Amino acid sequence: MLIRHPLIFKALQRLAPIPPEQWARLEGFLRPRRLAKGRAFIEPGQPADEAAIVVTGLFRFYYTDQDGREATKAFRGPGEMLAAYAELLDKRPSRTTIEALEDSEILVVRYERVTALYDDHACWQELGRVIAEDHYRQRERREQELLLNSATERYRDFLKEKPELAAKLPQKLIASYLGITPVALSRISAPGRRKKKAR
Amino acid sequence: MLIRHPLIFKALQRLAPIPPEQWARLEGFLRPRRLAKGRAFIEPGQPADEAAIVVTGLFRFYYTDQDGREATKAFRGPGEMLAAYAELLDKRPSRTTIEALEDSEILVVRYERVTALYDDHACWQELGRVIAEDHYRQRERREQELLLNSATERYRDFLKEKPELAAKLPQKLIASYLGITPVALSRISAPGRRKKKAR
DNA sequence: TTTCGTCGTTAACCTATGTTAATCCGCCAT
DNA sequence: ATGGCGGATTAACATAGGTTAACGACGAAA
Repeated sequence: MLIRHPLIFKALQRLAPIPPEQWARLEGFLRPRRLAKGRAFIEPGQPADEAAIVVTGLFRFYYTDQDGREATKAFRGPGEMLAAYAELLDKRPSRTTIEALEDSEILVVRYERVTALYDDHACWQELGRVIAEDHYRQRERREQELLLNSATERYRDFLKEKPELAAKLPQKLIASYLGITPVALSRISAPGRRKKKAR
Repeated sequence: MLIRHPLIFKALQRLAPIPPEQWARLEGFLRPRRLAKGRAFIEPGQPADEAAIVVTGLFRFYYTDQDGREATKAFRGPGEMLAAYAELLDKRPSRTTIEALEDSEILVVRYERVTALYDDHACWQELGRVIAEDHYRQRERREQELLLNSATERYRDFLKEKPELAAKLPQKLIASYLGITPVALSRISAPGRRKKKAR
């Protein structure tokens, strides 16, 4: 049994036990793709029919509303999954942009290939379930942060939980992730001299 | 094959095809419970080891932070599921309160009963996956609302999407769901002479 | 009935964050 | 180097929403 992508195999293996012969089936569907910095894996309007695993690189997920305002949903790196997930499940066009922040390598699979596996072996149902549960936890956590914490608290938590990301991302992207403007983030993070508005 | 809860069976059936003989196994685990208005299905600190389906009634899910502030996560009614979902998955104590807003009837199952079914028949894996995906969609949608929309817009959307709920819930609970104070909601909703329009 | 508590509204004031704009700085391409 | 550009900072001002408090409407308990 040749396993061409042992790191990916191990990453999924931690989520659900995939028998090697089943893994071979998925692996046969994976297609490598390179995305230069600035290019998108998917953009609004495009059919959300692919998913991918990051091998190297870094990606940003974001919504854009009708007024052109952006809100960053997540950052994802090696071993993590790329997909406009809700739209993929709903078989609708993407409303999300997934953009490479660095030159990146990913392994792409058509989602229908994955759903086809569901009927073949329960391990795929399980993997699908665990992935969905994992996505759920991330969203719930973030919802709680947004509902209960101030921007200052959210920034502090971000620094604590993703120090590597915080170090290499430009402030404007961090601000977008926190749901505030770069100006507001600068007030929070900069050594800025708080002063009274004398009047 | 006796199906004691045809409505519940149908509700789940829409999510994933459960063979009747499999359904009988889950049904054997369901225990009816009544909760008077004001009582909680689960509260912070309690082990999150049960899930339930609402037969009649209405429930509110909310977080409470260390400062005692509440944030309402969701409302759920007949045919919908009750569980401190993330904590259930993580086998951790609840951080969520699920409170009956009316006298309610539910069918309770220990979560370990459900996970035990996962190994018996792939339909349960599928049901688990579809439920997780469903929960995911709800959270993602809400995250997007919170990141991109003002309180006024969120209120307008809530009225449009859940008019029945909006009609019977006290304003303070709607405010908590929107992530604002009752005072702020009153400014938005009251006949008070505000001539602002949503963005 | 009276009393009490909760809820919704309104007002006054406060604070966090948005908006716009100016400045500065580092970097890249000519 | 020179010029230009985008990102970060800072300032000045605008606005949404929070906080506190007063008040009236209502319903439950006495």
